[in-house]
Amino acid sequence: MNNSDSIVALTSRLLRIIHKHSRIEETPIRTGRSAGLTAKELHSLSAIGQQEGLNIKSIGDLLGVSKSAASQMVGKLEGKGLARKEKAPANDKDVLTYLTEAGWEAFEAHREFHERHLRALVEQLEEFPDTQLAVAAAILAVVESVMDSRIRELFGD
Amino acid sequence: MNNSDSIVALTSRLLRIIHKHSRIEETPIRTGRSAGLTAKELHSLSAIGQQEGLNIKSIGDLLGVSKSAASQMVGKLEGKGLARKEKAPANDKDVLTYLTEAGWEAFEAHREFHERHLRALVEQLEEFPDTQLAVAAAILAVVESVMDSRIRELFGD
DNA sequence: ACCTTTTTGTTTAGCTCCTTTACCAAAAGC
DNA sequence: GCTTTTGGTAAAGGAGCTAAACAAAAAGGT
Repeated sequence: MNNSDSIVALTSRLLRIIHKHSRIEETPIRTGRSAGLTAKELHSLSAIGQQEGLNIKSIGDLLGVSKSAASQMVGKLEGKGLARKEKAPANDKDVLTYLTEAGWEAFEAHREFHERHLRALVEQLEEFPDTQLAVAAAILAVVESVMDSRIRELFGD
Repeated sequence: MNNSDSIVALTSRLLRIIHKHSRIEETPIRTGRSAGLTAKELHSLSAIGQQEGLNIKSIGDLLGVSKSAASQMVGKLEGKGLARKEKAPANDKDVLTYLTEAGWEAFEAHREFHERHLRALVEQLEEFPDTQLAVAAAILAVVESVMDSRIRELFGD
């Protein structure tokens, strides 16, 4: 009569996936032989590497933290020899962020870690026919839209 | 020829959902008129409420933190009048944790917040036929299994 | 029964990451 | 030209965690 069992199965599965992802992502044993980087450091490093030449403020926006937090974080990465700050050529105010050689090494190691993880997943997903994958994506799109409205509700419109 | 587009759509959708969930979950404006509780406090409170009478160590295990952190957290909740500690009747060592009346109020408010969130989602999902929901759940099951093996890889076997 | 080891809880010190506040300098807007 | 906005930094402090040190109770071996 109803599909509530399927819905419960789906949502609880999704919740477990979310929690397990946090657990994987937050584990400090992190990637790469290059150094003992915390998850946050690595995350910041990725933000810098993904789009070099952003100023401190933009890095903060990208990471969802204050400009102060971004400044501290970039300073820390600079202290570890992984990032580099440079005055913007166009003006005397902005400070642009880049990765050093060592920074790129860590970036690559991290990217590969994720890539490897993703590849295992992709291999499994290839077993499913395209139509089924599309259905799943459509359903997840609905999930995302519900979350979007919740976020809008929480952080002003 | 290949379904790699569908796979990319699916995985990136999933990643966005995970990140948005974190954002919702971690926002400190949290639920209930009862008090200004942080996400961690609420999370700990839920752990106590979900299975009253656990000792400090078990609460820590449930939350994935050290017994020290659990002790501090329960102490904090006790200080706010939300939790209560009691010596175990069976021995003189364990300290069992319970919620107070105020604690239950906060617990309920939080549960309702989640419930409301979930209800909005369920309403949307009811539009899909059962078979499609089952397909999505099966695909997510694969995702979870890949994560499980990653977790096993990270934290001993 | 006695001694050792394990288990449980607390406290303390210190770490990471964050925010808020204050402040300075550069840029942008009238 | 003066005011406001924007970008960066620094200081102070809070939340939450861990590790280490400690004490007391329980469990175990002999």
